Amino acid sequence: MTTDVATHAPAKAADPRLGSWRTFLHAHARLTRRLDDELRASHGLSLAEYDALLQLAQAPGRRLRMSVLADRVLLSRSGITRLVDRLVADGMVERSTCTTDARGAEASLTRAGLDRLRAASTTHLEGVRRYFLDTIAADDRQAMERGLCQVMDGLDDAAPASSQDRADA
Amino acid sequence: MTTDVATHAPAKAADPRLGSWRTFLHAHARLTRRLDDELRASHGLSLAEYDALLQLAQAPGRRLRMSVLADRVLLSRSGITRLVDRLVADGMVERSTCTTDARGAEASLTRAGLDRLRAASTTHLEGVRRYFLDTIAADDRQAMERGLCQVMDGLDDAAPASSQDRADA
DNA sequence: GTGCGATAGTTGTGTTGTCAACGACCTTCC
DNA sequence: GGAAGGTCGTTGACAACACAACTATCGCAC
Repeated sequence: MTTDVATHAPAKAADPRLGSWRTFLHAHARLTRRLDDELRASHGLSLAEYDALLQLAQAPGRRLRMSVLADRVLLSRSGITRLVDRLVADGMVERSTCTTDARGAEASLTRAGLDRLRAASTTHLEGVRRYFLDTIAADDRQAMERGLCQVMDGLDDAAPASSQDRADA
Repeated sequence: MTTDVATHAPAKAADPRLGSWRTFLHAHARLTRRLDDELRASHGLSLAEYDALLQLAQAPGRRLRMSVLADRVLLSRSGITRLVDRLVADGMVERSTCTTDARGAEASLTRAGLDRLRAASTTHLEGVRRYFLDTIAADDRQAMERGLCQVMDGLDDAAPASSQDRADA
């Protein structure tokens, strides 16, 4: 019944595929830590902040509803509020109320934010290429992407009931 | 020179491989969130706590030096102190000073901790299999593992100078 | 054996995230 | 047109982590 835990008794053989899972976790942890460190050191931006600026820059009009931004940056609604707070305090983003829906707020990229992003993107993309894209063989990378897309599809299917939030999309 | 950022000008074509990177980040975020939620809901354990218990269970004598545990669970030294604090408070782990090195502390798994781990492992491993191992084709999974191992090797090589801590393995 | 740099773990403090509760607003249906 | 119920974003309270500073101990040169 127990599966992986070392038992004093004979001990069941663990699923040999579990090494892949551990590799996945470790690679992600170390990779994001390294990239985050580099980005902070050279441009004073966290990975999440960089990502938010990037999403805004790519959006039409360089502006996005808070909730849309939250989804793209993988943050909760309250998390995006606070992230945008910081970016506004640093002059990289401006907040405005949505014209078509008075409940809503929009974040828009300022000139300073765009400049900051441009500068940072050089460093960041170089890191992503060096540590990730250029390191993995092309077909391995494609296999990985294929596999992980299926993982995400699987997560969508087995939607966890409904918590009003972040359930799908 | 700018690479990915949407420019008003012609806009450089972004590296097409960048989608793989984003997929990697999203898959990890959603996967760990799902597994963490499930583990908390069914057994009141976080992923980090589960991992710590597992590492202890697999260690000889079911005990480990704090710093070794920190490395395996991918936590800082202070992070592991506090995590073990919580586990001790819950009676799953005991702390003892190391006999051979009076500076050192050891964490050892209690009977209750082992039982808790065993119960949780059923749930957790089922999740890992369902969402990850069984979802990805075997050869894709192996390709991914191969690629990510190379990523980690690459990170080791380009060691970030030296910060005394967590630099290598 | 004594002094000194390195190492182990803990603690104070700050950062960044979550969840639950809230107010403001939209929508729909009567 | 006005109540009922949903959605949007913010806030308060809190959890979990990192870093830096600290204490205690080790190991070694001398």
